[in-house]
Order: sequence, then C-alpha cells, then structure tokens
Amino acid sequence: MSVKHGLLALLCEGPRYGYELKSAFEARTGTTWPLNVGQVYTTLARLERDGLVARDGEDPEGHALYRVTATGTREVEDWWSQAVEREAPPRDELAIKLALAVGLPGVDARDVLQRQRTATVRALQTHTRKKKALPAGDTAASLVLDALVFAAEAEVRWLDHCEARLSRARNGAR
Amino acid sequence: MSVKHGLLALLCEGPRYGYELKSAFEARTGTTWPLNVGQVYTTLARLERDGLVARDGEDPEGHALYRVTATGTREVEDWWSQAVEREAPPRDELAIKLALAVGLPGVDARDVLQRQRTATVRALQTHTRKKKALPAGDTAASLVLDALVFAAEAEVRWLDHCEARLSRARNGAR
DNA sequence: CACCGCATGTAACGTGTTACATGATTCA
DNA sequence: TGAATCATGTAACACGTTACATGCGGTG
Repeated sequence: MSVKHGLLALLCEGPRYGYELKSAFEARTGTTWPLNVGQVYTTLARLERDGLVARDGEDPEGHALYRVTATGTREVEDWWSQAVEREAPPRDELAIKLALAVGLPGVDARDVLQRQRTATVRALQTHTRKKKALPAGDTAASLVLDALVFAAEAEVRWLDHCEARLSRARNGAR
Repeated sequence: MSVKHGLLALLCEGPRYGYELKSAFEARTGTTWPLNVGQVYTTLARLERDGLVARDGEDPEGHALYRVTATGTREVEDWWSQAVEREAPPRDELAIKLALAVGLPGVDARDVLQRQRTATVRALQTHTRKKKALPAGDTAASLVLDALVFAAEAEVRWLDHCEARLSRARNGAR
C-alpha cells in the first residue's frame, strides 16, 4: 500500500511520468527506500486498471504522462484522513523469532538476542551517520531517518528487556 | 519469511500436521498474529516444493504429518544464526506517508500527525490491556506484546518529535 | 438436528521484487 | 567509442490473504 498510495499522492501534485515518480519518491524519503523503476510501471498499470490514474498524453519531451482520476483523488483523500493501522500489527519477524526461540529447547535465545542487539546497534549507527550526511533543510528525509532511529532505539530497549526477563526466569528456576 | 521460517522452526521439534502448526504458532505469539489455516497448507506446499520439508506418513489419528529435511534443518540453523535485517528497513507506510505529507501543498501534515497519534495511543492501550489479560507464565506472548508496546511508544515519541519540528519550521518561516 | 471445532486442502488475488529487453541521450 | 543515466516496459516469481469446498466428530 505504501508505493501505491505514495505514487497516487505524488500524482495529485500534477501529471508526471514514470521515471519522474521514481525520482520524486526517492527524493522525499532521502533514498532510504530506493524504488525499482519496474515497480513504478507495474504499479501504474494496476492503478490504471483500477481506474485510479489515467494516461494523459505526453509532455513536450515525449514522456508518457499519468494523471490521477476523480476516483483516485478520493482514494488519496481517504488515505490522508485515515491513520495507518497499527492495531492489527503486521507480522514482525523479530518478535516471532524470539517468541519461538524462548520456547524451543534446541535454541539458545540469549545467543539470538545478542546477535540481534549487535545488528540493531549497527543499524542505529548507520542511520545516524546517514542523517549527518543529509543536506541541511531536507525535513522529510530527516524525519524518515529519525523514524528509523527511534524504532531501532526501541528495539534495543526491547532486546535488553527480553534479556532481563530471561535472566530472571533462569535464576528463578534454580 | 516469518511464517515460512516459523513453521520450519516448529517442525524442528518433531513431525507435526498442518492444523497443529497453526495452533502452535498462534499459541507462541499469544494469538497476536492469528494464522489463517489455509496459509499453513500453502506454505507447507511451497516448503515441500523447495525440499525444506517432506511428508512423513500419518500419525495414529490419521493426520498428514510433515517433517523437516536436512536442507530444512540447515535453513533453520542459518535463520537462528543470522540477525533479522533492519539496515535495509522494510518500507514503513507511516514514514513514507509523513515524508510525502510535509512536502505536499494540499495536505495538512499536522492533521495527519494528530490522527495518527490518537490511533497509536489507542493501539498502545489495546496492547497493554491484552498484556494484562495474559495468563501468568506465558513468557513468549508477554514478550511479543512488550515488543508492540515498545514500538508504539517509540512511534508516539517520533510523532511528537515531528510535530515539534514542523512547529519550529513554521515559526522560523515567518 | 444444527452448530461448532478440527482437519485438509484449492483458487484467486494483491503487493512487492528481481531480472530482462530495448532504446535514447549525454558525457568522458 | 564506451559507459552511465534516462526512459518504458514485460515476465516470472515470492509471500501473504481471503474465500471457498469438503468432510469428520462431538455437543447442545
């Protein structure tokens, strides 16, 4: 839904062509989420099929323009007006992995925790570095990286919390 | 990848049949991620196609058992030994949405922030309530809910951070 | 009897990903 | 000239989701 609605939202600014949409999408997210061009075209094809966008001739340079339809506009407005659903949370691979790890005899959950913590801290550093390298004034990209930083920090906190829980359980068991 | 590896990991405990896997998976995650039975069978079919599991006769009650193969065992061991990749983060719909919102003229980013904050706080409450309702001693389920709580808290903090940034930008602009 | 939980699947679809094919333009 | 970037697509595939079909067994 992110790509689909993202492209749709960008098209609300005015007609664009495929490659332009890819660039715009990446620019807004500070290249945090590079977008394969192919996906832009397949997504546009699906949006066209569903009547949310329509081809709109060519620009002076001969690029195939797309514009958003009335239905598409409504769809975007709905998107803006509704919160991203986090109550029925998407399957979190890490949470599932650890939930299984603590219950399986052959797996050392502490090892899994350790490794994940190292990786997450490294990711945190990567995001921080990327943020510093950001051109000043790019609010959108800066906020995106902040989101990743906040999420990674929370993950580290959670991993430490898990560690503590497992240690307590271990000591309590003897 | 979560479901696939999750089922594989569960099968490492010993042969199981489809419905049993569904129950086990849900039990470990405290029913946080209910698993459609259909998906269990399609996933098992794909795992069988790829040689990671194999049919293993029937149990005394006539259930179609699956067991993990040598290749499958290796795959699971790899999974345990590798951290969940968060450096190339999955597309985060909320982050993308806000990154686009701050740059688009027709959209009030503060409104979007407000609505999202309300929804996230509500989700936080839901998770807390669910955690209280948990039977004592279910470590795995408890940790899963903690993960959601930590993530939601981080999201609220980030939303507030965004608000502050936007307010500053607004005042700085006049 | 009717309903529910257990049990095994199949079919169709949505989103996303990669790889490939093709051609124009620009630039060292 | 050769490489990189711009530009438009197609094909095949992975994962996940929902809905549907079908049958068994127990319980109110």
